[in-house]
Amino acid sequence: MKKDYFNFKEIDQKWQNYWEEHKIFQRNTDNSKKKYYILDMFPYPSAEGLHVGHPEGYTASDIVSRFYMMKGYNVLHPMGWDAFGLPTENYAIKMKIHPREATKNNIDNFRRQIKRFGFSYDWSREINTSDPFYYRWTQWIFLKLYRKGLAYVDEAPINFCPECKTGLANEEVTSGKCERCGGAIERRKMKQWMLRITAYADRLLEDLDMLDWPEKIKAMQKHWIGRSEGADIQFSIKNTEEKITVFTTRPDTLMGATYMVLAPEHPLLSTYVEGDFRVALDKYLHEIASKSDLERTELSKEKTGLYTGLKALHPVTGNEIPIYVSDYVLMSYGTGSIMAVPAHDQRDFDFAQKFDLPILPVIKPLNNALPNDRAYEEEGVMFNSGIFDGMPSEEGKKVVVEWLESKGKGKSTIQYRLRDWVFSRQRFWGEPIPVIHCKTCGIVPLSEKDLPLTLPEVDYYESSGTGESPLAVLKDWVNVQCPKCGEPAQRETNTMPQWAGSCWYYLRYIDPRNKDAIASKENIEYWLPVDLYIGGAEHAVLHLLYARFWHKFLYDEGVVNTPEPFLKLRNQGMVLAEDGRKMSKSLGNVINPDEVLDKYGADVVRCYEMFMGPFDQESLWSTQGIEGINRFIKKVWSLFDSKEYSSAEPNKDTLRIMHKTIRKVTEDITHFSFNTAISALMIYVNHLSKMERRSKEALETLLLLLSPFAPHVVEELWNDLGHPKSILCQPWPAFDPHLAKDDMIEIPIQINGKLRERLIVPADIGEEELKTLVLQSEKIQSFLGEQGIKKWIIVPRRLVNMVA
RNA sequence: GCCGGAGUGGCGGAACAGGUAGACGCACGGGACUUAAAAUCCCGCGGUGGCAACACCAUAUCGGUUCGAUUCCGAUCUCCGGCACCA
Repeated sequence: MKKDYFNFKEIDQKWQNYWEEHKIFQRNTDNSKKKYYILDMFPYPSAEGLHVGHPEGYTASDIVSRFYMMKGYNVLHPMGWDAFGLPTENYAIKMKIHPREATKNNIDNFRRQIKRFGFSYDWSREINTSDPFYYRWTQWIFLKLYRKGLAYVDEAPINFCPECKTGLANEEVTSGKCERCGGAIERRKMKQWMLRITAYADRLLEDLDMLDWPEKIKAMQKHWIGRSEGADIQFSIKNTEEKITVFTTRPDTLMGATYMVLAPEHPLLSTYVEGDFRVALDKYLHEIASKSDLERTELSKEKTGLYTGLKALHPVTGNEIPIYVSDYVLMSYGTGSIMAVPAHDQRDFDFAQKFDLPILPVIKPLNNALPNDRAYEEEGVMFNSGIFDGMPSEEGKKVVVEWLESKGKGKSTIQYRLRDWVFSRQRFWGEPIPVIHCKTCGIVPLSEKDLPLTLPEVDYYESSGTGESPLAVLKDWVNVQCPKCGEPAQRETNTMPQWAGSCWYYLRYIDPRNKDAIASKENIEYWLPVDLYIGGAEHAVLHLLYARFWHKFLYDEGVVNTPEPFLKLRNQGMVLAEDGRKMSKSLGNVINPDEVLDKYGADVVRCYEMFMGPFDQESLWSTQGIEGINRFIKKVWSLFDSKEYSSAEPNKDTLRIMHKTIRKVTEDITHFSFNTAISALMIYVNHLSKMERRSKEALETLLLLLSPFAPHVVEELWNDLGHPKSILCQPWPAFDPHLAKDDMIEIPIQINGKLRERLIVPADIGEEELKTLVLQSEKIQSFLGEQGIKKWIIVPRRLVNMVA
């Protein structure tokens, strides 16, 4: 057998066909085998095609999948398309085609590109979130949420992106800018579908503890949920029956409350503010409304607001304190109103200074003096606080609340930073929300048998940009009879956000063609939860939070059997361009996967993606670096070139390196250190390439270890060695610690921690023997000179250090 | 501002229950093969000094703990990511 050229195009195709024909990656529920569910975050198929960053995660998941297959697991490894979404819709409008057509083209291109890598996906389970057969179940979940009161309509100011012409969720806004297009966000008061994710805030927080996720992601979710313990305190408004409830985390500072502030949207304002105050208030509200969120953020240093003419009564002293309005108080957090304690809260301090309000300190530091140019926000001892004087502030928090509770003026509570999820989008290319609005019956949900509610047929359309959904103008579709009373009624014209379909897709993969249920009980029992989930960190508080919310809801509904969807999560780092910047069309530094595949073949690209650097860190693409991997694969190929194999056992050296490599590669795959696994394989290959006659066993072991990384070349060489069946049917090689042990080892000899000599000694040398050898060394003698040795430090097998 | 993470050769990066710093690869230099080139193979490759053996310096900076620190502790600087009036 002699092969002197390496035709990767032929080989890639040959083995991809082989795997497909033999259904190597198709899975069935098999209770006799342990399952392992490995999931990639499915891609959004954009018109640009695959990015060179996508295959990094996919290659890693593929390596782990093949590894677990060889370890004897029943591995589920599916792929599909997150196919609804704005960019495709905008692209379709531009091209004057239907988004469905654009989506289909994009998917076909993505699938073609992904398939070129030879990933071990079970393509028989492919799903597409924009397929009515799929989104029927997205709508089904929505109706369940609605029935439980977790989906509701609310009219509130929300984030609106004029560029994308739609409302957004909080999670989609970064520093006042649209997460997708980068444009400035406006606030618009709109009727919106909301999902009550806040009802799950505590569980979403607590259950993070049971997950093997990067700490960074967990921290981001914790912070996003933002649990704060504190108290609700009631202040009555003078000359009315009305009470204002405030939330505070510092009830110990209650006695320092010298005024109150209401959010501009606070409902009490329109009822009680009168006369000139009312005129000024309306003017202020108008000013705020014209400001974008971004402007409000930028101007945050300068506080604005005004006095309402109203006074509140302090719940302890009964003193009158003025009530102000300011946009530094947010209607969407807590109760939309605060007690202002300028001495102990910097924001209140800034406001008090600007409006010349009294600043009354009630907490003093233990040692230092109180600052007078800023608020003192730390703990201390209460003073100026009547009956509470002398109490440490930590204790005061409890005692003040207890006192208030006994008078019926307050109670301890918990607030979350998390807001309910703005769930409707004023766009066409999304799941229709399956409800009907009737004048007499109100909101009427569709019945389950009427699902899926499909999008209307149109050739193409223009987006109105008024903030109204494009569906609203399609009268034939919108106007229906109320299912309850039969009177004329209208369909809901908003659609669901892109996140809806991705909230539960992992669940559909396990039973994707089921017509009667979201997935069969049997399949749910066997396959859930996802054991390993791989994708980018950018979804930390978007997809990953939303999906956990839906999963917990489905758990409560008895649909799924686990409290969490994704047990283990690993994030891949971004692949940057050679110049260290993000790859982008405008910079002209994008590496096209098709081009590198044409030039090097799947195995080289796969290995290079893994070799670039640690999986979870950013890495730079290098057109020279990939050449090194190309040489490596060629070198592997040439090991099988011409030389005769020996059927004898590998020699001792080879055996030792072989077993070290088995250990290293096995450990590194487990720990996601794919770069060092490849490095270990390189060392092994370098060793083998120096030998005249190579043992067949040593070569076979190499192929087994390399197979998850470079499956096409390996299958070809494995086949050439006379094995008719795929290497995936082989067990993963076993590591023997005895064979990996060195006979002789090099030991560094130090004097006072400085390296002076290296000795090669038997690995199992005794301490006394070692000391003798060390003292015999001329170099050591010359360094020691007249000095005696005060202390020996001997770390077996590692080093000798003498303190002189 | 607050919360994370990271600073190691010309470059990507190894090594951290504290124990030979720079594995592996790229680039570069020298050599072999070749009419020549490519490919391949061999040798060298942190810095300074030295013909050399070798010595000294070196893991962002400054300190500390230790026989011994890239690894642990404290302070500082820089970069990246997240949050951003959340009461």
